[in-house]
Amino acid sequence: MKNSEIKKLNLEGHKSTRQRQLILDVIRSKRGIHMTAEEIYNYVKKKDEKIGIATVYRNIKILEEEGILLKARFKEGTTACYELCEWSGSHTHHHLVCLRCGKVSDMEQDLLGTIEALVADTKGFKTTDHRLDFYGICGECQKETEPKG
Amino acid sequence: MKNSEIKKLNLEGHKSTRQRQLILDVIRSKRGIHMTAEEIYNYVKKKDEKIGIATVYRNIKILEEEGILLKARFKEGTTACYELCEWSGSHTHHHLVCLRCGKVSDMEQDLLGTIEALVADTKGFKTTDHRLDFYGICGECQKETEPKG
DNA sequence: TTGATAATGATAATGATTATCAATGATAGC
DNA sequence: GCTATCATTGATAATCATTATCATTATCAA
Repeated sequence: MKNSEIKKLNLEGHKSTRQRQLILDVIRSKRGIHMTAEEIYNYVKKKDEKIGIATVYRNIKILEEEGILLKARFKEGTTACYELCEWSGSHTHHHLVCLRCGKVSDMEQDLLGTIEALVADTKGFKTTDHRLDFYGICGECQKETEPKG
Repeated sequence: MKNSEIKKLNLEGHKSTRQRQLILDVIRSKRGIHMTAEEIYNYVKKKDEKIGIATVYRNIKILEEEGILLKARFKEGTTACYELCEWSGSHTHHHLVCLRCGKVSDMEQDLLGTIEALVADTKGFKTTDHRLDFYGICGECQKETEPKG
């Protein structure tokens, strides 16, 4: 991670504002953690009491469009989560959603190459993108032998 | 399909109402088609001008809980879609979402057995459920050589 | 420094879904 | 068949995450 290189925000066609920088700082400092817009808002607020939630939403959207943030919604009816897009350029990674503790981790590899070929063969469907989430119990939670204390 | 058997709605702990029956009739008559709550509402309205959309939402929820309907949302920011759950008991089928015509078809087989094993091995994550959607161009749309007319 | 214009913060609007509540309908027991 | 009970309905208000609006402020190239 060339820290000097990513330290400064410089998006094509977007001005560099204090608020935008703060939002990106929070997201970077929470590497590997999936946050809702409101959670990001609360973290940023610690650095800038005056920031508005609309600004957070606006910047999240821009960062998403720029491929810096990845959006995901893990359960129906819940709020969208965001994470730093570590594998920039490739959207092909998967989520492991723990149903006990709620933690969401990532499976970096793309596992669907052969399956997409099968879909093409049997259905004539030409896949250009996909979404794959796994729901289950994460390693940590499995260690707790008593499911509910 | 034992039509006589499924013709009559008889849900455990739920009364059989005209509205509920009409909603289920619509869903059954649109086998293989994914509909939003509002689309279902509009179809049912043709048979019962007085029905309210809240009734549709309420019954969709019940049918979903009973495993008769399957809910899916295919793109961020879009409305939830419902389909008749043909493979009752097994939630393990996948969606093929055409990015050109918007049609959503199903891939009946569960393709993830070995992948889940890999997830368990590399991440120690015990999968109990999953969700897999493919986005791309369906067979019909591929036949149209000119992408945009 | 200045002018053009993008970004901000406050807040209203949106839109899908849920909750509320009085009126109605279904059904078991008589 | 009648009635009492209680789920269901329809109308509509409420909710809640997200967007749009708009006057004000900040950024940045010239």
